[in-house]
Amino acid sequence: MVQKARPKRTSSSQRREESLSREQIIEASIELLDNSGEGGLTFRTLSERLATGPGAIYWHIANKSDLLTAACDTIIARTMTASLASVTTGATPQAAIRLLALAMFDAIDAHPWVGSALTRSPGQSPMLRIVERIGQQIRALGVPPKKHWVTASALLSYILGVAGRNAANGQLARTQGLNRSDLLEAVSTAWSQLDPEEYPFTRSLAGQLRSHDDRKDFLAGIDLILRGIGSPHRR
Amino acid sequence: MVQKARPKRTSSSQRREESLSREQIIEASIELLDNSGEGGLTFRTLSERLATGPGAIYWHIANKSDLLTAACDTIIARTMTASLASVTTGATPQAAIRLLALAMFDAIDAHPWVGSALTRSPGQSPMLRIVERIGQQIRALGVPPKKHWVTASALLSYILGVAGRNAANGQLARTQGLNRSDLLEAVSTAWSQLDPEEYPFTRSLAGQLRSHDDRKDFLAGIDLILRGIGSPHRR
DNA sequence: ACCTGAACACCGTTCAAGT
DNA sequence: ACCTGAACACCGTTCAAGT
Repeated sequence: MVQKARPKRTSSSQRREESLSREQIIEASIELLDNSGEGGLTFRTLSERLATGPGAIYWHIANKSDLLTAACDTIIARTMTASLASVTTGATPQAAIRLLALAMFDAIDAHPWVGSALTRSPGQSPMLRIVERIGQQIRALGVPPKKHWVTASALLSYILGVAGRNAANGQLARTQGLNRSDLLEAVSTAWSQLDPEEYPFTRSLAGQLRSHDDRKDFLAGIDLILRGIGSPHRR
Repeated sequence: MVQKARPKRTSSSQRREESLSREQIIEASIELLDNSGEGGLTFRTLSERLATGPGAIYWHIANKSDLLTAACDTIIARTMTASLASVTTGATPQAAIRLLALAMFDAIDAHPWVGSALTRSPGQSPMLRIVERIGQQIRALGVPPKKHWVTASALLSYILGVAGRNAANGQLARTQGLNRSDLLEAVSTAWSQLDPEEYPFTRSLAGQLRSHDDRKDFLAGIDLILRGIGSPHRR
């Protein structure tokens, strides 16, 4: 159980001098989400943290879904600008895409809730930021304009898929009180004990699962897609 | 608002003759999820549908997450056997993977909640079924054993990514009371009105977004990955 | 062994009333 | 204009009591 640290006001029961801001609310939400997962963000815990009532929050944000997208957008915006800075001039589009993808991976690794938040707000600002950045590199790759959307969409889906899986793994580990390698170990032994008749392949994968590196595998997938983009289409 | 059809017992307030079964519960859950989305599955609505009390359900299933995974597993199991039957003998592994992927796409299209349920139960039975089937084809493709996991993982992530996105789109459309093409139209016009300085690429994509075909694009992504698998690795 | 349904401890959200 | 906090309509889950 987590101790609830009641926020202490410096003085008495005065009214707050500076009014609550949307940014303040979002920042507090991110903190809550990072520290205690998706279940940790509640209008009650949040308002407690902000030393106000639940109703006050509704003056600044529409509802919980809005709050989640806003928090997600803040993280994505930061990630995009950071990854923009990391691309040196003269880098190939492939390299830029790899860096962008890695930045996304690391961001979601640090804030697992972003994974599911992204999926739950299609066509919203966070997604737009990512599409735009991916798209610019796809154009730079020389993909014919007619294929821009399909290509961007494929990369996006893959990234979101990994994001979602990572978020789920993280939450599973948290639920069971395990760290990443303990969880991997547990799943791996479970796989190695599967029925050889029914799950021959999955069984044989247990070893690779145990020792794999999520980040490396993620990048390998990106490379697979990049190679696919570069290869001639034969039917 | 949906009319709640109170289930009518044939006679009086007798005790139910045949006891509730796990399968019955799961089947009713699937129906509820299909008809009214993820929010439609509630222990109260479910027990009403089954003409029993909320507590009764807990005798057969552990909790809501268990129920959701079980419902998801039922759909995936059916999808896997159906797709197995659709692969003609002598088909290439590529063709088999395409068929498998399409079967998954259609299943998730018909049951959007499966998209998020899949993501939320990592390492569980539904995922295992998919991994196994993908894996067997990857082996047939002649991918070197050391790369089995990375390759299967990439395909899986992509499929789950699309699944999640589709589920989200479906739910968004449902929330706003729009059909698919109206939603597409709305998002597309929103994109075409984006700031050209900030979102040049996304803006240019509006047209393609409006007329695109989710299923085709999904398959194009699969083909991209398949081509990547078949291409030599150059660094 | 299985079911009943009230009760518990939560949620997100609203809204009259305050300043 | 912004905040307060009680109240509403829900949840998932538990559990004594029944059959």
